[in-house]
Amino acid sequence: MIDISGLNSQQHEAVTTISGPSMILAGAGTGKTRVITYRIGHMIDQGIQPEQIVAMTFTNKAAREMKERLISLVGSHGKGIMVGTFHSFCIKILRRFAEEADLDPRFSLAGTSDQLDLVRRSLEEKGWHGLYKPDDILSRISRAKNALLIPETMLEEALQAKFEDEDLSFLKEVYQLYERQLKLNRVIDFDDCILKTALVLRRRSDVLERLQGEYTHFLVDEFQDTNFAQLSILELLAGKLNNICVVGDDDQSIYSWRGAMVETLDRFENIFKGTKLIKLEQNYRCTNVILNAANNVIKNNQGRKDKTLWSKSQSEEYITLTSKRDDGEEARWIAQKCFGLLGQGYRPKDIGILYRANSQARSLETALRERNLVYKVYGGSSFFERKEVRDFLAYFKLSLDPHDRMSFWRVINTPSRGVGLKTLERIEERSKELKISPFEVLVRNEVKLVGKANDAVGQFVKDVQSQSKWPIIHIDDLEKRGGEIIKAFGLEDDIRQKTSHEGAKKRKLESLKKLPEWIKGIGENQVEERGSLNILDLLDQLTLSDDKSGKNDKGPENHISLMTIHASKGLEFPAVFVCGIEDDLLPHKNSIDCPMSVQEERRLFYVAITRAKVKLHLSFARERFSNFQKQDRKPSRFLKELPKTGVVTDTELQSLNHLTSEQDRRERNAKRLSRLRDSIKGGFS
DNA sequence: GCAAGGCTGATTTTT
DNA sequence: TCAGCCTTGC
Ligand SMILES: Nc1ncnc2c1ncn2[C@@H]1O[C@H](COP(=O)(O)OP(=O)(O)OP(=O)(O)O)[C@@H](O)[C@H]1O
Repeated sequence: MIDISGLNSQQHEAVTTISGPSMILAGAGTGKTRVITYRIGHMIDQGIQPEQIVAMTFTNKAAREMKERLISLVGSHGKGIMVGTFHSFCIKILRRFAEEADLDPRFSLAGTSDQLDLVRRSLEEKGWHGLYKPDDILSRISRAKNALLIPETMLEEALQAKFEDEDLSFLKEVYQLYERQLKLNRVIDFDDCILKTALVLRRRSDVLERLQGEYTHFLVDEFQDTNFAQLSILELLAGKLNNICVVGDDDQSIYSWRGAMVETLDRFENIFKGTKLIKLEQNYRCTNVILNAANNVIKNNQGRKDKTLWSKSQSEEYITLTSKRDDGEEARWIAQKCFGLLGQGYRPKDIGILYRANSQARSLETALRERNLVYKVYGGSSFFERKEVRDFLAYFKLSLDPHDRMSFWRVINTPSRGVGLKTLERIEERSKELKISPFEVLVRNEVKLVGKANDAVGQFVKDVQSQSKWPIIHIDDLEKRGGEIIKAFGLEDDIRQKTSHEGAKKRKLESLKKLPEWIKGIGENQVEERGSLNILDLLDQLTLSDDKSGKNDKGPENHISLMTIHASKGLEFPAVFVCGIEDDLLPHKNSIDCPMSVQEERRLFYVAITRAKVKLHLSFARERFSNFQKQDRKPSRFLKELPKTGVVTDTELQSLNHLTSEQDRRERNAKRLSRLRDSIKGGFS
């Protein structure tokens, strides 16, 4: 039996209400995630089988954390619970019911750069190439998919779905072309994981009924960030038994650009009749100083749901607000403070450094490295999206299945084999005519090549065939295949030849060399987790994974965490730095002119503040490198919304004058000095 | 018809 | 800084 005596009465009620629909609406740090975890534990105590339970989280990191907490709470049968993101849950369903979902069972998951390639190809088909920006098109298609719209019916359904676009009929056309490309290349994209699952559940009652029988209880964390397509899946799966519990906070809705809508919370109550609404009010995370600041900021938003939020935790610890000359200075200041915190007994993992945009990580990394501090950057440009890694993986996939078009087009002329645009067109034409894969076109010599190109392509075909001949059965085969690919296709020479910058060349060669071992490591993890090796799943995992580092380090992690505010949702740290709090960054320049978007940016600031348990350090720079130019920066408008008490302003900070009286400032400075002395004393003891 | 090298414009947030 | 795109030379 799990011990639920430590819960407060509202939490207790939420945990013990296990049948029927319930919605927990509560502010930051009130124990929403804790309620989910304990509720699952309680359900298992009540005899519900772990395999019947599905818990959705928003990020992979949150899923891992919840799984760990569950296992420590209920023991090893916690392993049977389906805890994951919507995407990972859905792709499992699609793999299992591929045929019912009208998918080739060997489909794979396209990463962001694959998606962009396919959009480019779609645009080229119509000669629209150059007229539109592929990433703009992609995000418009993505929004349509999140609203559960498909090209065939989107014009009629757009209005009802409250879907808006600057040019719907144009979007319909590119969306259709893009879908054709996906299908042709036998891939699905991120949004398809959700969309195709919703569609198969809608269209195939046999699939729906089977899943309804297997999964009887649903829990969703961060429900405010659920989009329409995801809500539909919940509606379908949980709609029969109505055992569903969602937790959320409208003030932490920060993913509207991914289709999350405020109305989702209200819609839930309409879909699941008789929803029990539970509110949690006590924050167990932050000191009252921090909570007061957070409340002061967020109260400037309009149309909020009514919530009370208080904390027992009294603190002498002030929030600090610091201004530095530029982003480098800001980063060095943060690194210095981190160093001091470690001296005071804080562990690296107690510290989180948060920012608006991934690009801000760079200067922070430099500064932390200078002080030899252990850190990890979460998110950011993915290791898998790097060219040399994508090339390698394409060869790898081609060796698993030579008819894989997506991979074929990617590598047929990498390294250069004398195959250019014209030859590619001829291959594609032939492939269409004969209804065979482009690789098969080459095998059958259906396209005449001459001289060097002929030799090189002949060798390519032979090499791919000889790799695809032997199956990958054991984990060691992964490494072996990887090594042989690099050798057979001359990937090292390709890098040596194409990279002019020496440093970059070295780095790329080194990461290439590590790839075979790396892919083996991922295979090992998979076998450890589920006892067997499945390569399709392994490739899915690679694309969905949030570990962009390309390292597979195991064991307890103890490092300073660097991440965007978006990625920090649901997490907490004893000490938090929020940096770059400037207009045009937070709120971001693309959002600053639209009041609704500014509100979302304010929620982002609110999320950032409420990640901190005890120490909160805010900072901004007066000058920053952006667009590869020095730019003058202004402190964020949100800083004026901080309370006058509890926030200490750095002496260097002149530009913000809401701290009025001179005496006030002297007092604060005295306090600050004494604390500084303490921290120095601590730092070197 | 192909490959190499210069030019330009882009960095919001994630699965 | 870097990658995609376009021009030029072979
Ligand atoms: N009843 C309780 N007693 C002691 N500590 C608690 C209690 N409830 C929650 N906490 C602690 O409060 C902190 C915040 O909890 P949790 O992360 O579940 O909040 P949350 O509502 O999910 O936050 P967020 O809105 O930021 O996602 C955690 O450290 C948790 O252990």
